[in-house]
Amino acid sequence: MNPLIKSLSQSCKYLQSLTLFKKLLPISEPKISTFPSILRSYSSLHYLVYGQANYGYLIKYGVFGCCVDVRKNLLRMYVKFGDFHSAYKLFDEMPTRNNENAFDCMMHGFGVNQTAEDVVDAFENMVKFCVVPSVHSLCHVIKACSDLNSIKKGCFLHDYVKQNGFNNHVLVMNTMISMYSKMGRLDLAQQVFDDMVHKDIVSWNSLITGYAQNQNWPKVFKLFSCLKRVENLVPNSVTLLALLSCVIHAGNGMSIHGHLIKVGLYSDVQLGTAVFNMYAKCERLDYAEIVFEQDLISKTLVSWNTLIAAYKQKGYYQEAADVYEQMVLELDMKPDSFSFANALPVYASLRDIQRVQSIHSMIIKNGLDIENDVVLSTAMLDAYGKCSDVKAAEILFYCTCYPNAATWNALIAVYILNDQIESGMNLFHWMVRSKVSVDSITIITFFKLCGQMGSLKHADMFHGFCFLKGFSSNLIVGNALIDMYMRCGYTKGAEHFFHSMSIKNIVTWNTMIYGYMEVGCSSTGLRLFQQMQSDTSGKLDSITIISLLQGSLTVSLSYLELFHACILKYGLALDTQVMNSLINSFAKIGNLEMARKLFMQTDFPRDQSSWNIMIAGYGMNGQGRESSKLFSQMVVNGYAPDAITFTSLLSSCSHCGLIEDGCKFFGLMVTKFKIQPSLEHWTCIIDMLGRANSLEDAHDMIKTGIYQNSSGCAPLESVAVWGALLSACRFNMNMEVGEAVGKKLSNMESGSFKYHSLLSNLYSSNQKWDEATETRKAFGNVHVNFEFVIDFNIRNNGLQKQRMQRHLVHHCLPLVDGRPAPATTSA
DNA sequence: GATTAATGTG
Repeated sequence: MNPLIKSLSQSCKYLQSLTLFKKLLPISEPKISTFPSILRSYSSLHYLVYGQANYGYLIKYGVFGCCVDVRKNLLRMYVKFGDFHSAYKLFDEMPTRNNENAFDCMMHGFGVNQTAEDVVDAFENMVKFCVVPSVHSLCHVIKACSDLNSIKKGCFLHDYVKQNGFNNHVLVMNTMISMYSKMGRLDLAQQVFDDMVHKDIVSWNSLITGYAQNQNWPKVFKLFSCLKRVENLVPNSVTLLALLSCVIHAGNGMSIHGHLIKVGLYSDVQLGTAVFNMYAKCERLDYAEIVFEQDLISKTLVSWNTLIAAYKQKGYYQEAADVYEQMVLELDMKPDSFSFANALPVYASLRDIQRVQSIHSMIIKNGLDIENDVVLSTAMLDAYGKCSDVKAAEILFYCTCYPNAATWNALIAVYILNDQIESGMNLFHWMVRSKVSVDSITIITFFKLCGQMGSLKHADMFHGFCFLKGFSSNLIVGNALIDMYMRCGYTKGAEHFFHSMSIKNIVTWNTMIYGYMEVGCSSTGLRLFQQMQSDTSGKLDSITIISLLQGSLTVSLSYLELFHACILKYGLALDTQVMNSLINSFAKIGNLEMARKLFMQTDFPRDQSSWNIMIAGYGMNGQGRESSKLFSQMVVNGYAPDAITFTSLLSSCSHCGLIEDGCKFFGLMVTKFKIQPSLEHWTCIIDMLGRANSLEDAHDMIKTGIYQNSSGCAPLESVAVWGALLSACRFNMNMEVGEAVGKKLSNMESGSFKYHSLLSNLYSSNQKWDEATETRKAFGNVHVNFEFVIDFNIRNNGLQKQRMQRHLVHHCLPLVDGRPAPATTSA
């Protein structure tokens, strides 16, 4: 039984080991060697009373003098419970304590699982006992104090050190410098350093590292040059490590790299990792890779973690994921919280929920305390949120013991991403009420929230708040502000802020251009693009081009040719997203020949969207048969069609009147490819049936859809679906059904603007002028192109919802002083 | 005495 008790305790099954022990007691006397395990179990389960009972046993068996392990475990237990009297009593009874004084013994009594708080508490108790610690123990306490980040306790320790004559001990004072540095109190650290009579290299390193960690780089270099002049002291690996962390330009880093090789320090793994990290941070991933693969002969966990972080930061998510998997599987390295916090955003960006879940279970298996590790829980929360598991993200938020601004920001962002605007707003208000310190990222996140809502009232209010808090000079905040105003349709506000910005980057310009294109001001967008070219001496990137192409509905062929030339000039022809946009644009303006030519180019890295875009392109140009052919070709080429493929196909069939093909594809989608029909699919099929003069079938389809969807998530009882039916009524001039559907729509949602316009047109087509005027009047001033744009958007996948909202804001609300008037005047 | 981590703009 004895070995079993021992092994149960070793595998952390404390309760089982104690139960077994209690069973053993009446039967036979326990072996002495079992006691350490028993004590460990008691201690872990906080059973002090039982522990004391065993203390009696220990005396009975006279094992104190001969079993060091038993004594240590018992002492550890007492210290853990803060029972210093018992601890001292036990200490007094110890026959062999020659080399250890009481304090050290108590300090050693702490097992690895003790917290910094326990150490400092124990120290304070020791002081009450007037026991003088050894230098070694004192340093142990100072370190614990810096972990606690309590300046009050730190100063208390400092006073103690001074009063008890430790201020001439280099070791103690060095630890003191390090403690103050970690607390960010470089003033106090510098004071300790200045007061020291004898300094060694560690004293210098502690201060230099402190300044480096607090990013006071001029001070680091100044101290370094002073150090070089001190006799008998030579900078060592720690000094150079601090120096490397300050390097911003690869050129400077390279000279340190060279120096390390010269003095023979380069074989140090930590330094090697730091050199590699330096190159990665200085935008020289190519050098970093060489250092990692060729120079770092023995790679540590930190080296691997750093490589993952480097790839992640540069947006090479697949590479980062590959490295992570290589690290976990091939090298049998045990990933730590850093590895997980690095890997999680990678899988979040790849939207790989299975990996995210498996990391979560690994975190639990490895016994990492996620609830107390804010960074880890925030990363976990964000990853679940990005993979659309909002519930899991919420649970993580509520389980985090000390959420910080990042945790709050992350959950608000999750709500935004998953279209839960109201929850985002509520959480933001709660955050402010909870007095969590708001940072620049909170502001950016909130701007995004306002942009999604299109609420100028909130936007304006928060602009003021942001200004007051002093965040408005932050470039990223400014960019987010422009984007928000653009999304609220307030182009004047965006322009005003744009011109007031002293520093702009490519994102600033892109945001303005994108904004103009989105609200349909393509000529202003194009003008700004020309200005951008002259102001930034020809800077542009893939997003610039994609933004410009967004508005290609009203952009002429000559502009598309210009953009194509830009793409070739800036080497963007191999960028799949850029090329997809260009193909889409050529298709939209009816130049199928060019679209096809680009699509067929041999070196073009086609992806799933490329096929989808081309299928839709044929459809919108009336070549439904070609769409079907391309679909078969796509399958032959090994692509599994997705939901968007079928949206493209169905809208193509609808547009070309290929009702049988449409029904065939709809069936294929559900049965063969197991794709649950989305709102878009239903809208397409209803539109298709309606246009083919089967209004009854279309109506039935809506009912079928509602029935089939009753357990699903998409609300089919939606304006889009009824809108499709209304659109079909207009197409068929069916006044009777159209009027009924129009009435239904008018009771449904405040945002159903476009359908009132359809109804109005239906009245006009049937020469019912009075009704037409009434309908139009009731819903405001509809822009001439508006209906056309919306109609177009319905039959083109993807962007509809947001774009429609923006068009609503921009074109349909009457303007007062250049801003949209409150919604009440139009509804 | 020391290297690595989370949230955010187009």
